[in-house]
Amino acid sequence: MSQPTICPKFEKAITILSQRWTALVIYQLLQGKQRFNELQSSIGISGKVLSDRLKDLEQKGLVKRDVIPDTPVVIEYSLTEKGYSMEPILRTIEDWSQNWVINED
Amino acid sequence: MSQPTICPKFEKAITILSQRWTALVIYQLLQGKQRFNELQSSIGISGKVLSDRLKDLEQKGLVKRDVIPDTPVVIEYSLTEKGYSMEPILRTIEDWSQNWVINED
DNA sequence: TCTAGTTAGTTACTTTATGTAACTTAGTTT
DNA sequence: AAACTAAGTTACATAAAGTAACTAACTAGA
Repeated sequence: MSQPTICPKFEKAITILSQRWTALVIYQLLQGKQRFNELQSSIGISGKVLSDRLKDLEQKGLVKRDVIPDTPVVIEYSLTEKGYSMEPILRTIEDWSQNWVINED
Repeated sequence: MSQPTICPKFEKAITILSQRWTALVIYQLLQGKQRFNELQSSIGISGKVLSDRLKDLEQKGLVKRDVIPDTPVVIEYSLTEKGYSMEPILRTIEDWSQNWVINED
């Protein structure tokens, strides 16, 4: 007696998005390439978790890590095409938040 | 030197959605009202966490809990208007997953 | 040159969140 | 009475996040 199980592709998408910080990292990168410390301070995430997330997103093909051989070396993170393809999701969340989230500061 | 901080309403929306299981619970309830055990078995979540999530979503005004005084009592969970207002988000994720998630079973 | 500062992380340790499985309460079927 | 179902709860184990200090390689300042 199993209910029609949820689509595995959908579940996978949800798994990505419901990992803490992931959506915010992608959202920040929609603004363009950024460096580790920029992400860290704009999102307010610890170095450890940011490092984990970036590795994870890179491995999933959503984020690209570029080493720019300046001196000193600069490391830039940016979205891949797949990463950018999530923009509509983030925009829909943005819209929803404007209409339904109450400010309570 | 703080980057233009992320909109608090958006962050709040992300906080809701990036809590593990929350999006799946809402997604299931888009199909209509359901009982505790139905949700549990269709989502594959433990009773403890489902119970936590439902309380949380109720408190946030996304889910409604109705006690139907049959004998024995039946408890039905359903989305509020605010809950249903998240449908576009879930549909956008659904679309994305169909186009970008690879099946690897 | 010695000191302090920056970038991009990593490590060790603590706290919080989730998972597992057994238990409960009330009513129900056999 | 014995076993079952619904809707949870409890206690305990494991995993994920947070915190803060540390590192390596370079740089700017006194």
